[in-house]
Amino acid sequence: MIKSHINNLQSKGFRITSARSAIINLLESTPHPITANSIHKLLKKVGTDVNITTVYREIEFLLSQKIINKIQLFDTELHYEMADRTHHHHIVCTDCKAIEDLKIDSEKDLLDEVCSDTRYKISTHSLTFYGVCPACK
Amino acid sequence: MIKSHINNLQSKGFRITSARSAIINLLESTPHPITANSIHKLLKKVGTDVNITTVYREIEFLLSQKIINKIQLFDTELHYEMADRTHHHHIVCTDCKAIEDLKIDSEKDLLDEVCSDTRYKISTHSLTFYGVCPACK
DNA sequence: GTATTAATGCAACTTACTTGCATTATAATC
DNA sequence: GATTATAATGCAAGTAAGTTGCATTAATAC
Ligand SMILES: [Mn+2]
Ligand SMILES: [Mn+2]
Ligand SMILES: [Zn+2]
Ligand SMILES: [Zn+2]
Repeated sequence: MIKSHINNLQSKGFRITSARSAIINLLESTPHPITANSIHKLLKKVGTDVNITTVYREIEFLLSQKIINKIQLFDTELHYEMADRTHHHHIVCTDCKAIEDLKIDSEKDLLDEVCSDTRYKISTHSLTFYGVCPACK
Repeated sequence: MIKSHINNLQSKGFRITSARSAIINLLESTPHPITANSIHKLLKKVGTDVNITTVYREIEFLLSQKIINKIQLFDTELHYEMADRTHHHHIVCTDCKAIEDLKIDSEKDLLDEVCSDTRYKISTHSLTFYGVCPACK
């Protein structure tokens, strides 16, 4: 039996507030990265009307616990998604701004090439595609 | 004989100001993307003490003329580099913040895969590696 | 040299996010 | 269930990067 994030946090001694569980639930049920502002608005819709500062602070906390990942797109706002999903990247519609997950098979070759070509100790990478989605074409 | 950016802009009827030519010269001689703030400081050092607003406006102009590219790294500030360099990506040292160009041969396979896997009309992509550079290891 | 208007400087504004501090609420202990 | 310690919260103020309005300056055409 796998432990939920909430149970995990609780057993680590962190308090389970309504904001905390609502944000985790929201991100778990959202299949694409979302911004602090969207989190704030969506929480309000669900009846968890928490201050935007609390949203930012909770994001900081969930990042520190490695429960979520920060995603920098070609946008003014940062996006966040659950960290326990399998490694993937994103494709963004420049028209309707939709963000979709993207699994890339040939990625390994790329990483191998960069690792052998540079003298860097590579820790992460970011790969995002931009274009027009089927609906907007 | 190939026309310089300055000559090109002049023949298109744009004025050649000291800020304009200094920024083009600076970006041409900088082998990595730099921020508006760095441009501002470096211009001052060279004796072209222009207002930061002018730097931002000149960046807008050079972007609109497709003379420079905007680069979004995992950072609070945007970076810019000359657009006439051959297609490449970047590797960033998470320690000393150095940014280096990165040419990737296996990139074509990646693009082909994404093009055939998605129904998107892809226009651009962004690919950046993060790690520790040889000097910082 | 004069005229036209692109480019500039400065101040004020905006947006995304952060910080300080007084208050509230979670959860452990009694 | 009440008491307590302190994590989490709300609100106001602050910050940093970038933008905008407007009066002034300067590049180029004539
Ligand atoms: Mn995703
Ligand atoms: Mn480059
Ligand atoms: Zn779309
Ligand atoms: Zn380094």
